[in-house]
Amino acid sequence: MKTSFSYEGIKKKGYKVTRQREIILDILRKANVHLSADEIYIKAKSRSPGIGLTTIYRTLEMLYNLGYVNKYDFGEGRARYELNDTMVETCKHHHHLVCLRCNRVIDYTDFVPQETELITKTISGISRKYGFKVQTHIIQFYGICKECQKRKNKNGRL
Amino acid sequence: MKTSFSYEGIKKKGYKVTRQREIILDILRKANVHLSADEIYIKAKSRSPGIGLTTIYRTLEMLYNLGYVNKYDFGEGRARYELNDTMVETCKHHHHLVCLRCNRVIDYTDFVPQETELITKTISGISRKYGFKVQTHIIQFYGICKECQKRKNKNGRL
DNA sequence: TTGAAAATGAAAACCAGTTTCAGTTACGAG
DNA sequence: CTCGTAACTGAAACTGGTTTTCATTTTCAA
Repeated sequence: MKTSFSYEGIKKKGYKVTRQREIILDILRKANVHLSADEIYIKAKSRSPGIGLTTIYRTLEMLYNLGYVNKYDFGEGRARYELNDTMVETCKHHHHLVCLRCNRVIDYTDFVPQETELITKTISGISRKYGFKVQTHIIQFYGICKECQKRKNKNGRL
Repeated sequence: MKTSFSYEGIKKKGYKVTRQREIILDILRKANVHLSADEIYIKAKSRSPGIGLTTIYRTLEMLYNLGYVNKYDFGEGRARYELNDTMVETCKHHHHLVCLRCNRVIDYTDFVPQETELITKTISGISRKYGFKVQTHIIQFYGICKECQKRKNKNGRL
């Protein structure tokens, strides 16, 4: 099953499986939104009050380096994380629409069939031309969401 | 010419054209790499020693809000900026290859002809489905660059 | 069981970016 | 041209996310 798989992966790399890491991984597994380190901290704290924020950061970094979590910057001044699709089957590959005004993030999953093909082609082109070994990619669209378009902002700028 | 165009755009929005803003805009115009606020500060300081870091941040934010500069996060914990292609004709639309090991950023400009078409199609789909008005987009590929692939890292991790 | 390597938590440090505020500047109205 | 005011500026203090340090605890292979 998936659970033991991830732990095995962690062990195999020489990392130890600790109670804290199990909790953090479980929180990520159950989350269906992008969590910040602090949000994970709050959730983890309710299960294991002694846990430290430092551990959250260290674990997230480890998981990121292992390729088990994706790390995003949506322009809020802090990172957000989610389990990679290789870890959770419910988490389908997706991209993001980021609202420049309210910072809301919409997951975008409606790919035209061409996309996968084009990305695959691009990745192999990148490998050939630059010798660059692509692990992941992100595509983010920045703009103004539906709600913010209605709302006029006061100073007329932006 | 381009120069007066940008200044006019700034004036038109109710912002003032100051010596500091001219310097910062000029630095961005001459840069052919993505600069951090601090790097811009150093360069600006050599031309106008009195300039403050605060002003750099404020100007970059203004230019970003006006859509004159692009703001990127390459996972270093600080933002990097570059003039938008609408401002400088030499700065062609491009994407990035970010090396997860050495943080090097390679500009990627070799688009397959399909790409523009696909992106356009996707943007109109996003607009239709989510009512989201796309202003810009970024596509970034993360992986290991040629040089880092040769270099084996000590602990065998990563 | 055990010992060494790895992981932990608390506190302090770090650092990019923001806010505050008093003084300065741009620039359009007159 | 000059004047008034809204916009801008720089210094310093502050904020808040993330990292480092270090003494203690835990994991797990031998």
